[in-house]
Amino acid sequence: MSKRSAWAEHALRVLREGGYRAGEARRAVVEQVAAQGGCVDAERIDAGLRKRGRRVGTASVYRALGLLSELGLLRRVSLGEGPAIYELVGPGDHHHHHLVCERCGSTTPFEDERLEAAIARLGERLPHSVTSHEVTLHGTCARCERGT
Amino acid sequence: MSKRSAWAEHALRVLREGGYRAGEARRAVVEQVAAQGGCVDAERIDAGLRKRGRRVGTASVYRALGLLSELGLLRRVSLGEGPAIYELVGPGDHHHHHLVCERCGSTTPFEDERLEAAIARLGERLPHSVTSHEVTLHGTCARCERGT
DNA sequence: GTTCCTGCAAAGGTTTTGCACCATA
DNA sequence: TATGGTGCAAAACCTTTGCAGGAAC
Repeated sequence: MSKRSAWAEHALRVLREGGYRAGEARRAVVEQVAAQGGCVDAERIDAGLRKRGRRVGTASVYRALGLLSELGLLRRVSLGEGPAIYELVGPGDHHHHHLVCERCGSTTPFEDERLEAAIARLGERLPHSVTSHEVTLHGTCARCERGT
Repeated sequence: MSKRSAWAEHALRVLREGGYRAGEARRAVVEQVAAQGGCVDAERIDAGLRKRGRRVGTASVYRALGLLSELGLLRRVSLGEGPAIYELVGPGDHHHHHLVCERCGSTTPFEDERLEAAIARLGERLPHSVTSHEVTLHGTCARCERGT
């Protein structure tokens, strides 16, 4: 079973266990999100569904993404301006952050122990209670760096 | 001279040196941004100007903030959803990041050497060329933690 | 059969743009 | 006076909401 369809099954299970029905639109969005993988946004999901001939109302796409996010199946990431971007969260996924390519807009996940350690220590020293953090690196991705 | 009016003078100087005119609206926005300090957004600037009786078109506020940002006098920060937020950048300001309080929405700047070192090392190891980074900590600020 | 989900259309908030007029340098 | 700034209104963009009808359990 691919990692992506595994996410879809996981998501549908969590929905069912949460007492949510798997209606036409919701199911279609889950499958499309799984098919696209990585970082998705409402417009791309909508377009992807239309390309496949599945007519789903735009509002339903937003509602589904919002619900999946509430249930922890997606995580909203702040990578800059523009539409809201969500990332798939699977059962065994690692904590990580993102590199954003300024040229092509692609996002690449990475993880770094030293970075996490620095943030953890920092959190202890601050007068705030820190519950989560987000790190975004901006630059040029390897692919854009090579080609034009 | 206060730090804030120093920023306003600095900004007006950079504008002049860049060949930009100091029209009514532009000057008013610079002064209002300086008066509010910290993190500002278009709507607050607009409201602040209206409260002072300075009638400035909304479009001019957006245009001024955009220009100040281009000139490096403001920095756009990604602290979540909602309107675009800009932070004043003065001539002697240190590189720093932000804590965002989930309860009151306030933002607190902080700097940490170890964090910067970890990011610098990380950047060298990655196949990307990293030109900038952003770290946001989410939690509850000291003030909200104490009171209700 | 009841409840929830869905699609449509309308409205919401934020930001940009076109254009005629006016102020700055 | 030439250039660029400004305000207004309209549009663009992303997202949410109200509501009537239909599907899931």
